[in-house]
Amino acid sequence: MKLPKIYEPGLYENDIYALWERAEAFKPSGKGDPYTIVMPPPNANGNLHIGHELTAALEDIAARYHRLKGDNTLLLPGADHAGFETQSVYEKHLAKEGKSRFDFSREELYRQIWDFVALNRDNFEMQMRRMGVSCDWSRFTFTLDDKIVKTAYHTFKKMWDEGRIYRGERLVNFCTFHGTAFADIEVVYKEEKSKLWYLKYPLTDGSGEIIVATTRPETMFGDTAVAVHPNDQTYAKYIGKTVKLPLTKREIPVIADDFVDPQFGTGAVKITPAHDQNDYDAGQRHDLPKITVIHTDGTLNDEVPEAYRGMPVLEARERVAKDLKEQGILEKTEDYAHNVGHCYKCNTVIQPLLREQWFVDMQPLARDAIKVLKADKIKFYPDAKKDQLVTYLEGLRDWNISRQIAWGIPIPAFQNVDDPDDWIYDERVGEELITIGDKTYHRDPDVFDTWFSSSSWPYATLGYPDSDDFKTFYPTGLMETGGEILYPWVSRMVMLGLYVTGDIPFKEVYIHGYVMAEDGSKMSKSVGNVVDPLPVIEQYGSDALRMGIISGRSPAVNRGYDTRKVEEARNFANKLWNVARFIEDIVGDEFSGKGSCKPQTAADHWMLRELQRTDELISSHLDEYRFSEAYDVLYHFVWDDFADWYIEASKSAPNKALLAYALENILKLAHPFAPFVTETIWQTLAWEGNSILAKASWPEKSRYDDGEADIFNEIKAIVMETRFITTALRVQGATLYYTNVSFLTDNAELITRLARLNAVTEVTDGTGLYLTSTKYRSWLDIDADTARGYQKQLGEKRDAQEQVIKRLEGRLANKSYVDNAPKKVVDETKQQLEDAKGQLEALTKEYERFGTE
RNA sequence: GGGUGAUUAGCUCAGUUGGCUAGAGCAUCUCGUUUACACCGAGAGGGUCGGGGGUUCGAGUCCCUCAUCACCCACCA
Repeated sequence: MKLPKIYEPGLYENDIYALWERAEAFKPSGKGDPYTIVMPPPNANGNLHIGHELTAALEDIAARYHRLKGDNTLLLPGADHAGFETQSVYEKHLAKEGKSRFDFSREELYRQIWDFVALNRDNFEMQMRRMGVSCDWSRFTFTLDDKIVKTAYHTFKKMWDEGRIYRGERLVNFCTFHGTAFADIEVVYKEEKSKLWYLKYPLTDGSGEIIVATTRPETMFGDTAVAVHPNDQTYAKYIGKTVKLPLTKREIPVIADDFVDPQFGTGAVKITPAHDQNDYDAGQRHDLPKITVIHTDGTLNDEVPEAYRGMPVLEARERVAKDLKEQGILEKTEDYAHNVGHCYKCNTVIQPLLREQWFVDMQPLARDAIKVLKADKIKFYPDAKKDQLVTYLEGLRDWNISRQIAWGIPIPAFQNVDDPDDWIYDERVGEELITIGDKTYHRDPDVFDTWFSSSSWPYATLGYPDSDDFKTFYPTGLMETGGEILYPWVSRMVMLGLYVTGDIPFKEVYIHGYVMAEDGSKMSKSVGNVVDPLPVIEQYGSDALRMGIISGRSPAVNRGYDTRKVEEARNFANKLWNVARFIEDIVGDEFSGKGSCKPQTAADHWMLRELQRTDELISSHLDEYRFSEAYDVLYHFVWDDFADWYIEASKSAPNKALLAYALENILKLAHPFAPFVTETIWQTLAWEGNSILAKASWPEKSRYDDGEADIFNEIKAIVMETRFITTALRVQGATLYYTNVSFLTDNAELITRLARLNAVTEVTDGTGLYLTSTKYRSWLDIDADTARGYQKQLGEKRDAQEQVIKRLEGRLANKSYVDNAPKKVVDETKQQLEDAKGQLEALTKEYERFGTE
């Protein structure tokens, strides 16, 4: 079969993927050691972006590599319902039609979002295929699938029974726009310019006043104390007294608490337990009442004087300040910049509000997780992420797992309609009311935080607890993910994995960096600098995008998307294509098999040695997830060693069987990095019949003779020096003379061709320009006048060589170096010195032959 | 305020536990249509590895310090 000159990926990729699927190439083989990657499920609500390409590429390279190595490899795909994320996307969609979530019941909204997501799922699966992901589609899991919900319920029940879960009124981060609470980690703090208001709170007994500084005057209606530092002399006399709250005349105590900073503001602070975390904590310590004054929609409620009711927070703030000023309560205002929490999705200011929510007691879970992390049970790439995770776990607070949205897994808890403290666990979440005996229970309308259910992902997808998959593939091998979900997800998978299964969920964690825009800035839809992978795949090919995106990338380091890398990779795919074209042409269609694959020439031995070296390097890099380094090794072996030297050399003495052998092994080594083009080529190999590269096995060890391989390095040196000289002097068609070197006799034709010479001829005594890069005696027959033009280069080379010798001699003269450095290093230095001296001698002799300037 | 990472060629970045004359791709310059490939081949130029100090026989690599940048965590009213 004759291949076209240029590899056009678009002509083959879809057929190749279909071929793999038909052959069930991505199903675990059932043989070998298990190697599992449960893919982090992308959100099912939109298009995949270039970041998904990176993550898919890394996971797929690891999976294909392990599959070829003979491991029982499972790459398990999935999609995430992404609770709040998806609902807010859908709400934007509704807004375009002039609707909002309030137009529908929760059940109706859930159904609509389900359909909306279903539409996108086909799209998403198509994109994964275009990226060449070798996942087992038959095991595809959606985060709302039964087995995931069941596992979430199982976990919730277990925690419930063991008292790891409690329902409590706590301050939660509440978005008044979205109407839901968030975890701490979902709140984004931004610096905002504001004011500090100084308010006079008069003592009830008329003995004076205390001035408090606040950024939120509107919350004063919820104040239940004024706090000062216990050692602050200014206020010592007021502690235990009460002040009268302006506007409402409510009396509140003056308390002492050492969380107050005497240096800040006036050293006195108003305490609003229902609307500030620090105040809440202080309130707990002093047993203060908690008065909520802000409604979940962000307006003031009926706890405040009538004039302010229904007013949005910001408006109320201005109004309160104005009224206080008029009444002479406002001492002064100062400009002030501070950090304010915002909704990460809509940027609304987060209100700390008191809500009844389900909380998970994190202390014991975190403690167990820290234990396994510190014992290095899970290997992290890069390693530093492990310590960061430990630090995070050490400061972990209890986890609010309730969300007030429709799109999610309903919490299987019901409340006795007659007894608010009577909660029961029940999975009949399809019903709003259930009766048990003579009691009626009302379903908790909330759903789980997405991370609660997705933290069971590694074992829930495998069918915990009884399935064969779970028994075979758990704990999984690699968890490959981005740094942004190290805390919310990776940490929780470790904790819940340990808690539920008693074992770690994965043995290795690889954290990738982000793909930034080409200018290094963050990609974002609103800026419009997001790179869509599909057009890139259309233009350059899936392999090119894959290799281009992993090339030069280190774990956990953000780097810009670089078209040049993709072009480079496209060219590399084309190089592979043309290597195959050449070899298939030489080998011919009638070639029947590897047959007697014996190295004949020095080049053959050398190539096999490089191939073997490449195999070992790629393996050791990929074993440690150094994707970029592995790709780099492959690239340079194929291009520099194999194509530029071996193929060129083989034109003098083609070894058909060996060329076929080399091509086959190159395709195997390259397959994880360029699955499409390598499989496309494989399918054209007449001698391979109907086999499939994706199901093949990693190369066997190559055998070669070191001495023969060394000879080819000698040939290379002679060729390179000859090229350098003839280019510098612009001479063509020179002859290489040599005396009594058998390998030059054997390879005369080869050297003639590679170095563009007229001939390589044995003589008894040479004339012309003596070659200095080899210890074998050889000359280029360049006439003395022309050769003189080379004197300058010779001089430079001589000077450089003298420097090298000086440095090496200095090193060896240093007694502590010889004594302390490893013997291997010292021996190397000695050998280098010897070589350098030999070269210097030749250079000097040659240089002086031209006389002094 | 605390933490992490980065700073290496014109650009984007490698450089695995300290050990050859610090590398790659792209860009630049000079040649070249040699029947696998111009998405090509041959050759060349280009870096005192952010500044300073230290440890060591030896530092791009380890330590201290300064500078600049990025990100993460906490959030004092």
